[in-house]
Amino acid sequence: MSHTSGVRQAQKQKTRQALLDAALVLLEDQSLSSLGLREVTRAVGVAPTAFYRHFRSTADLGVALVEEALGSLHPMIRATVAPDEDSAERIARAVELIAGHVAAHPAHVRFVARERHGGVRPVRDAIREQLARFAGEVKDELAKDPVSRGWSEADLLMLAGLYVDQMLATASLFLETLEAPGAPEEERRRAAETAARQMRLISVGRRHWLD
Amino acid sequence: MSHTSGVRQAQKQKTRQALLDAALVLLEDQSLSSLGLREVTRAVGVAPTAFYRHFRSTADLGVALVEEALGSLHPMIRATVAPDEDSAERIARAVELIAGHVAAHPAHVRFVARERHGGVRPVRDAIREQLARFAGEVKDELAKDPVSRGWSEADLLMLAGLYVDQMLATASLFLETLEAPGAPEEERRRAAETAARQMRLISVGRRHWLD
DNA sequence: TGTACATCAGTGAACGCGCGTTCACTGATGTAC
DNA sequence: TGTACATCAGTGAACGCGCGTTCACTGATGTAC
Repeated sequence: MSHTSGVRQAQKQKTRQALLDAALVLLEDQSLSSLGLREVTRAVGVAPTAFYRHFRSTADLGVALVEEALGSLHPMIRATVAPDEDSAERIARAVELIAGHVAAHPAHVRFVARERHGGVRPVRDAIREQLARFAGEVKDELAKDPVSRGWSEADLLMLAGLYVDQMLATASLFLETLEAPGAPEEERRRAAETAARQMRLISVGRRHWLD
Repeated sequence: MSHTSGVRQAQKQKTRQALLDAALVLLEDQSLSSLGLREVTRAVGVAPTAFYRHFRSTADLGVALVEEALGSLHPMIRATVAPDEDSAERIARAVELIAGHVAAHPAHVRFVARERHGGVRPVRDAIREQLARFAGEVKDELAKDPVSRGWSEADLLMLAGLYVDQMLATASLFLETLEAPGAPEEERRRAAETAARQMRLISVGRRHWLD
């Protein structure tokens, strides 16, 4: 049996994480399909061949990045759409949560937005799978809400998909404000305002869906 | 003065178009940031150096592809959101129009979806500019509709942005059905159904926005 | 605790290959008279 | 219409460079007794 916490394992894990971190930085101004294995190892300071001890290819590394970027986000998503006394409050909270996440992890958000429709199939598939899980979880939360009384499964899933897309679009909008010219705080405020209005409109549509 | 219709100009135009067409094919399974100039010229059957007679770089070619993919779409967008007696009919028409466009120009749609958040700045900017124009035009059409009486400019633009994003998301959904496993016709039907429901929900939100 | 052997993360040299870009060129097309 | 010259889209050789992958290796860590 192999220990999972020996010095050797720890060091290996550290190098692996360094490769992921370096890749994420390099991916800020290029797509995964043009990321070179040698670029990544050079940035970390290890030999090119060390890469193969951790990943089969850059596509494989990309799949690991998807897990890193989205894997731990499920609790946050659930909280974002959980039923609330006050709908306006929930929307404000959701927008703030997204803004905070983008500010804290811009490179992860950019990676997901970029590779969702990117040129590397396994990575696209991994992102699609995670987003489908999000949609399923959002659907569960929506179903708990009294507002959803009488909704069909198909309608719940349709709305869940709309919410997930909208959250990603909002995250992507915040991302753009980070690299926009001019006053960033003003840009950010306007993005938050637009995002909140859009969610409000979807919310209104939801309340009157069965009219 | 230089003729614009001489044999020489016509031949040059033909080569340029061949480069654009070949690039679009190559971009079906990679991103622009990894597209090589030599790949493109090889596919066309001209010398690598011929590329420079038409484009400064592959990024430059990408900007030309954006114009080709979106430049002629403005009339279609306007028609899609133009006021209609029957809202259900307008939605069905819009979904069919999008489905038809994706079926007719899948590579162009994929290119835009992919490079909208891709690794090449000038191309991202060109796409953002085109989408902003779409949003402005959609806003104009929405403003004509009696349903929009009493709406602020900001709200109209917010809704226009939501529509543009939704159209792109729908196009992207149809695109996925083209490469999905299993019965493609069934997939397509379900995508159309989901897209129509989502547009319907936005439509409901719109009608009750000022309640 | 000490010893002998096994494991395996990271190394470094070597490979063949395709890349973007430069340069002087060619020869068909265009223009002036 | 014919001739002499200019233009310029496409050529082909050459360049230096970084790429992904292979291979046998080293030496620190882990394991058995």
